[in-house]
Amino acid sequence: MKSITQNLPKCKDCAIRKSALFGELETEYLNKARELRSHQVVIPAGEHLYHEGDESDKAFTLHTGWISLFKNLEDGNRQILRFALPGDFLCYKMGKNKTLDHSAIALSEVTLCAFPIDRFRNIIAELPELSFAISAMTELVAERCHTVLTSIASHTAEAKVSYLLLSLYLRERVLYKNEDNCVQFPITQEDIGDALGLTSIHVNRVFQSLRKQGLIECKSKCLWVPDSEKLAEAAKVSLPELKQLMCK
Amino acid sequence: MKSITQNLPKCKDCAIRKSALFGELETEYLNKARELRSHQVVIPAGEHLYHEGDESDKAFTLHTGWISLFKNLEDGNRQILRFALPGDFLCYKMGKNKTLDHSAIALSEVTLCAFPIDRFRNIIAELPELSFAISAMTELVAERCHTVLTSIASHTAEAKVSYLLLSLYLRERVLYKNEDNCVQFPITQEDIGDALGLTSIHVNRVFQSLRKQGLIECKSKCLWVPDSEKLAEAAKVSLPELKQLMCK
DNA sequence: CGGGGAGTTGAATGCAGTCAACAAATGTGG
DNA sequence: CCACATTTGTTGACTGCATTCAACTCCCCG
Repeated sequence: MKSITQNLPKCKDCAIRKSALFGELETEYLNKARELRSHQVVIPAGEHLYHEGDESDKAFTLHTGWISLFKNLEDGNRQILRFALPGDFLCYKMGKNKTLDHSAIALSEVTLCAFPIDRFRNIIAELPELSFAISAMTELVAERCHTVLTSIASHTAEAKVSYLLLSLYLRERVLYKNEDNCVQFPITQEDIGDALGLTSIHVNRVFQSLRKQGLIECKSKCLWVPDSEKLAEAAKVSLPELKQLMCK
Repeated sequence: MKSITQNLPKCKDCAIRKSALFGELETEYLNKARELRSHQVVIPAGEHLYHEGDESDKAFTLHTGWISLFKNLEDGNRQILRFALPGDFLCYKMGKNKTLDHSAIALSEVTLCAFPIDRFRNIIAELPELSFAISAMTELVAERCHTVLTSIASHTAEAKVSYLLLSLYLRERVLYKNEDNCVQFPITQEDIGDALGLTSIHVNRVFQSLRKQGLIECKSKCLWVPDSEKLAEAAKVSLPELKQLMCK
């Protein structure tokens, strides 16, 4: 883990700001809100950002790269709770209980902006809008969690995998606006299995079925969805609703 | 739905306050926070509190009874997201998007305290502690959701059912402190199936197995767990950790 | 070029779903 | 208070999706 404390980039110009916490704030509040940030952090792929059981003292906005949030299970397996993408707000805990209930590991090299949590107390007192902005982020995460829960609990493996792939694809797409090419996709089939409660072997079989149906193209950390509408159908969700949830 | 606007009971004396939002607040702030409440609502069993797609304009603290929060699926099924018990804080949406992503239905007769959401903006500006209290509630719900997701994704039906029963049992127990008797348990086996993504038929078979093992006794809307430790084992969770999460 | 992680394939097993029928409990109206 | 309707719970036989285990290939990286 490498820390950057000097010459931090301006939030105003940040390419991902509109997807992030400060995107919820009017620009007039940005100067004040930026006082929250203490430094930036760079982590190589495979390294932990934090561990289950740690006390949270900093919150983060993910700037580049992907992070997996997961719990370790007693049987040695792990359950991935979600994948964090640029703009995601992590590790904010304002309640008295600061113990983290999950771990976070970098799936690719990531950079994050770090905000010491105790600064939030003072800044929210001066800038209540920040509290509303945080609520907006939290509500979005909760709603996404609801749809994941629904997909995992009540659909077949093919629908679950389709759902996860399409969600991540749409989110990447809106971040980088590359209309024609495939998107970066730094996760393995085993990661997908750990997120959905499937074995990597079965995920592999589903992948082949989806490829055969022409619903996805996926190789060497790249994903391409020729027809989102068709994949949404396989995922048993309405594409417009999913877009609203993922491209917010 | 019946509204009560006169002679509302005092928050200070409320039996469930310590489990609820205002339990997070020091008593010195209670008078101000109580200005939030506009009225109480009484709903008979089987009636909706709100529907998916509604715009949220009020938040609620559940005072008595159980509520099921769920999404309707395209195939006619429904996915129960969670069961709300007394003390739970519902329907708070501070972000710009006020559209509710799920419905809520009373499982027994319920009473709730209603708080118009626009009042939160002003009161949080004067009382930032309220914002921290709301965060604490939200974080708890998120952590519970993580464990549910984990249970549903990676355990067998017996473990899932055990997990759900034990969680609800512990929560009821801490609310009413009745050491010896069974707790109120106003949900059907079909509800449990809808919450866990199982058929009610299979839930029934699991119930019989759990009964045969002496892990639960359950009849006529009552649940009794002779040995929480053993049920926790069947649920594949650590009892102390679950207690911390459910009895907070 | 060699090693290790990731992906692929096949056969056998088992958990949970489906369908159909019935029993028990609960609620309602006469 | 009883008769009936509806909901909830129970049982058995059969089916099918996903797991398990084992072997193997491909690709990337050092």
